[in-house]
Formats: sequence, C-alpha cells, structure tokens
Amino acid sequence: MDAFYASVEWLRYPQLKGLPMVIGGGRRREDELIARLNTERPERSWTAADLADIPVDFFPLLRDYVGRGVITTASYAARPFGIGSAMGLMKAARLCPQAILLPADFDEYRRCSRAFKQVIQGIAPVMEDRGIDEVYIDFTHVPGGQREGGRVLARLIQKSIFQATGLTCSIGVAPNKLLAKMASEFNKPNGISIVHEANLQTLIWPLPCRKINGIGPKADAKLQAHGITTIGELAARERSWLVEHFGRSYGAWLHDAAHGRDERPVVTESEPVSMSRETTFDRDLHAVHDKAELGAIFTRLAEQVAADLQRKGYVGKTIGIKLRYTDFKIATRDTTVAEHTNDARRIRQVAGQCLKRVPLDRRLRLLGVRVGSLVKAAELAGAKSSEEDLDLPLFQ
DNA sequence: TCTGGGGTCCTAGGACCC
DNA sequence: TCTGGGGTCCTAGGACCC
Repeated sequence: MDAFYASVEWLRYPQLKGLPMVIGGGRRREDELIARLNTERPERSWTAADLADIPVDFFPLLRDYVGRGVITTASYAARPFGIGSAMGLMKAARLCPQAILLPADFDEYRRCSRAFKQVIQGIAPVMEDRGIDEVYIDFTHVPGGQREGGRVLARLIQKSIFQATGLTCSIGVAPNKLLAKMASEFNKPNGISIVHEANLQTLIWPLPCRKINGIGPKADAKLQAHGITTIGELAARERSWLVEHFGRSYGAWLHDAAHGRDERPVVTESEPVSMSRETTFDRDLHAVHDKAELGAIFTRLAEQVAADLQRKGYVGKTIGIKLRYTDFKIATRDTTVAEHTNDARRIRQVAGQCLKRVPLDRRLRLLGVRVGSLVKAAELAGAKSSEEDLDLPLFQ
C-alpha cells in the first residue's frame, strides 16, 4: 500500500492531501479530537461527521512535538525534506517543522488493512499476509493471471482495492517473492512493475544491496567494508567467498538472492509464535527509585498480553521480559513453565521472577512482557480432555 | 536530535537423554 | 584412563521486517 497510514488519514481528512505530514507519536482516538475541537473551536458544534471540515491550521505541527516518538509514515510531500519511517520525531521536526503531525490510529489502519486484503482474496485467494500494509499474491492459477505478464490482473486488483477503500497500492509482478518485492518499489505510488528473469542484470543488479529484503543495516555495512555496494557486485562474488565471510546459511542465501533465485512459496496460513506488549517510558525510570510506577506499568503490560492471548484464543508457556537501558542495550530473560497459560496474574508472576535475573542498577527506558511457545487454547483443552480420557477405566 | 511497537527467524551454548 | 554421537529443549542475544 502507498504511504498507508497517511493515505488512510486522507480518507477522513481530504483537506490534508498533498501536504507534508507525518504519522507517529502515540495513539489517537477520534472522540478526543472532537472533544478538543469543541473546546478550541466552539463557534460550531463538532461531531464525527465533520472531520473533513476541520481547518488545516487546527492540526498540530511537528515543530510543537515533545517526546520520544518516531515517524511511522511520512507523506510523499514530506519525504523531500529528508524525513522518513523510523526517524525520531524530534529530529524530523528540525528538518520539516511545518509538517502536520497526526498520532497513529491503529484501529482504523487495521480496519482498512482487513478491507484491502479481503478484496485481494476475492480475486486471488493464494495470498500471504506480510503485515498491515503488504501481501504476496500467487498469480499462477488465477484466471487471466498470465495475461500481459500479469499486468491485467495487477490492474484489476488496484482498481478493485481503490473502489472498495479509496486507497492506492503498488504492485510488483515477478517469478518469485524476492523479485516481486523489489519490483513493487519501482513505480510507487499507484504503479505496476513487471520484472522477468531476463531483466535481472538491467533492473536489479544496479541497485544497492540494501534493496534486497533480508539485507539490513548490519549486513550492508559489512558488504560495503568488502567493497560490495550493488547487487551486481554481490552477484559477482563466488558463492564460496560469501559463505566464508557470512556463514554457510546467510552466505549461500546472499548468493542466491543476488542472482534473483528464491523458491519460497506463498504461505496463506500461519500460527503466531509469540505475543508481546512493550512500552517506552516518557522518562527513564529506575527500578528502585521509581519502583511503584514501574510495578504498575509491569502489571498493565502483563494484563494487556493476557487480554491479547484471550481475545485471540491462545495460551503460551514461555514467559519473558525485555528491558531497554538508557544506552539502548537490550536484555531479555524468559522462563518456560510446565502449564500453558493466558492468565494475567500468572504471567505477571513468572515475568516478575524473570525480572530478578537481570541487572537493575541502571535506569530503564523500556519494559516489555512476552508470552511465547503458543498453542491454540482450544487445542490444549482437547489434549487435556484426551489425557483425562486415558485415566478412565478401559472397560466401562 | 536521539532512536516505537509488534513480530519472525537464526545462532550458539548448555542441559539432558538415549 | 579417557572419555561417542546423535537428538531435543531451553535460554539469550541479535538481525531484520512492517
């Protein structure tokens, strides 16, 4: 999806379209916005139906932001100022103070996410969920999926999504997921790009290695230290050289990726492995000095994870914590318990034991609670009752 | 000017078992 | 006196992605 969060906001606030704008800095609820409108613009009685009438100068600006948030989405008009995803808002404010700042409304983004995915599945059922704004689609067996190299189907999907949601997307069509992902970036926004194996040298090899999904900042820095900047330069290295310097698994994968090889299937179903909640504090907290505040946050995180597990019908047996110190160093501790659980008090209790195993002499900026080794609660109930069945006398 | 929140997967060492 | 070769599970950290 193109600038997904910003685009969703434009559906409600078309007056902001085309302006430099960033999403980030906490959660927002529409009723709070309306309450603020009625306080600050009392000349009119505002309701949820009036959002498109809110004057542009009502919206908060990046220059007034104070806090620890990051940008989750920057509008295309904001990007020339050098700001983009994951950048701290305080830094972004220096580069583009006049940008409008909207806190994120994840409930609404999730609603739109479900909507566009439903449209796709109605057309091409073999779809892999890759997060809130991205999917892989297998065109292979979709009627018409091969016409014009996939362009006809891609256009149909774009048009159908736009009709259903008012949102635009960019589609890359290629023989595998690796190349399709890269292709999808070629023509943003609202574009289609088709990459064949034969285009590897002309379209893919000139790109920086970082464009490969799976080469992050660390691997890129290491490649650059070896004088490898482009995917073509990576492809020119011997497989054995890459294995020698990057390990058997990652080295071989780098070699395959640089040659456009990727056999991964489009996976339509998967089960979650873990669920977690974490929070960065407004100010750094000390385990001793801010014990009460920290304890309350800890309990809340445990309750939130438990609620997530219960709502989605999972139980887990590996319970852990995550700390981030002021120097950004992370520590994790976890414990696997005998019985699966989704109980807030049990999670809080076991997480509390984990907390005792980590150094707490320095200030913290983040605390998290995680539950892993998940299974469906219903499946566990089934296993339990069949265990109980075994206790029954054989002849009854 | 500091750097969110929610995930997945991989690696590596140690315990433990057969 | 010198100690194999699997395998699984657990834990901690780290890279990477949306």
